[in-house]
Amino acid sequence: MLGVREQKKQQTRKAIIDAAIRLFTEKGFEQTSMSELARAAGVGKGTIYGYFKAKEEIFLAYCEAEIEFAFAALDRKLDEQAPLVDQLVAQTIGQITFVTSNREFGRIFAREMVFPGESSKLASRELDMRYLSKLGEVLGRSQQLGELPEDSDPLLLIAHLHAIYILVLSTFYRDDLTSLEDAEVLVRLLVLQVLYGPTALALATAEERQKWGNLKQQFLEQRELKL
Amino acid sequence: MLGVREQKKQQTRKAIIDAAIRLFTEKGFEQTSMSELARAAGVGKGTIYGYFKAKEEIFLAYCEAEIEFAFAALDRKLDEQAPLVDQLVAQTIGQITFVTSNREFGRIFAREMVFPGESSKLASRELDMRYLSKLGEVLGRSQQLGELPEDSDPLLLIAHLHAIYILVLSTFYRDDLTSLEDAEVLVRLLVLQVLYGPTALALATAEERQKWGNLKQQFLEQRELKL
DNA sequence: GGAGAAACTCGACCGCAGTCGACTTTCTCT
DNA sequence: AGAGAAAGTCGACTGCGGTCGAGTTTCTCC
Repeated sequence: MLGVREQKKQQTRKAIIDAAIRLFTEKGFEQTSMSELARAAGVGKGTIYGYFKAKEEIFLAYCEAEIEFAFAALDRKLDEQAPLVDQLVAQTIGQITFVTSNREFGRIFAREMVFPGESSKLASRELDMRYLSKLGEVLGRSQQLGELPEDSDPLLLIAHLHAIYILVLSTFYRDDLTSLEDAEVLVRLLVLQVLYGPTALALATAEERQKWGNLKQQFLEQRELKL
Repeated sequence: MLGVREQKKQQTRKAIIDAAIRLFTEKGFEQTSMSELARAAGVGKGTIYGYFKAKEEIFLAYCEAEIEFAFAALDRKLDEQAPLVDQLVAQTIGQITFVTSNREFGRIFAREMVFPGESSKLASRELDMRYLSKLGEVLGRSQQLGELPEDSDPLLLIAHLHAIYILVLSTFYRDDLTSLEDAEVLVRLLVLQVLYGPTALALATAEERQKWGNLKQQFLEQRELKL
């Protein structure tokens, strides 16, 4: 049986998160002040800091709910019978779609997840466990089906995939990529190479190679760069 | 001949950056307030915002000087005769060394470069041009020497390398990696795979594979994860 | 039951980044 | 040269995230 104290604490915590979900969704993260949040949650401003170390930490708690939902939706769409590459691309693009669906949220989220501050380190680690284990599952299934080379290292593979995910996310915030369609082409080519080696470009369709050619040119022109 | 106006502007700009270099180096970024900076530069606080959109932008200007220096030092150390993999690893690790040499600076820098805000987008693009063209050079030389497969795409390769760089940087800020030595092992394995396919692990030394095994175990234990 | 300790709550308060409009300097054009 | 426009300067001011210590509630133990 929970004491009065513990009960109230959970209640308060929930009130804060609920208020955060409402306000962040309504007005955005930056536009919601801690005083407002406190008022909406029916507590004093200082109280919030007994539950969260910083505003960013509330944001990550807020994200947990959203991510739970998004991942569940993604799971439903993911076809376990599809070729490995397709599954990995779908998962990656799905996440990118979700994260970038709100530009401001996505940037804060990405920053906290990829380069967390001392205060959000733990929360960020918790959050990406879900992601890691998801990739692990997909790869595990695939390994059993013999789709993966025997001698490849699953964790290194996950590292590559994670690296690709972060990179493509970054290209969005740097305006190097602007459409999800373009992102998918890039992700697919990179994943293909990671799975099957640098010559795996040949496995891509002509259309994909064509699109990549355009992307490439656009990128180089924008930077007045040559290779 | 420059007018009085333009002359003063450049003077003021220099004064601000000089003050920033001094103060940021002395006391750190967060610990330096804009008022202090203004006082040190001998201008009003508002004036600074006529030259820089935000504090972060001053930071990136500050970084430009530091990076110039660091890259030059790296260039001198880089052995153009060494095998491609070694050069790429050296370049990547060199950058990581530099960026993480001050934890706080590195985090802010990484955040602004990888997921720039609207105000620092341009500055960040400018900064990584140097990096991109550096990689381009190394790859170009190597391609001429025939070290690279004919049919691989240089820009895709750069994307992979950049992805690896960001990933490993991220692992530092997430406490998954703590020493540069570990980082080097990870970078080397990932680069090997990117250049020569997933089976390229065989090209690593026994010692490297051993170290990777330890890293792997440590990582999985920390997260109570299995693959 | 009650007293003292421990945990929790609160909003006034702090220093901050960034804004604004009154003021000064420089440019431009006759 | 000088007047009016344009550009640049300034620090008081705003609202922010986060702290703090006084006050309140809950727990603990006799």
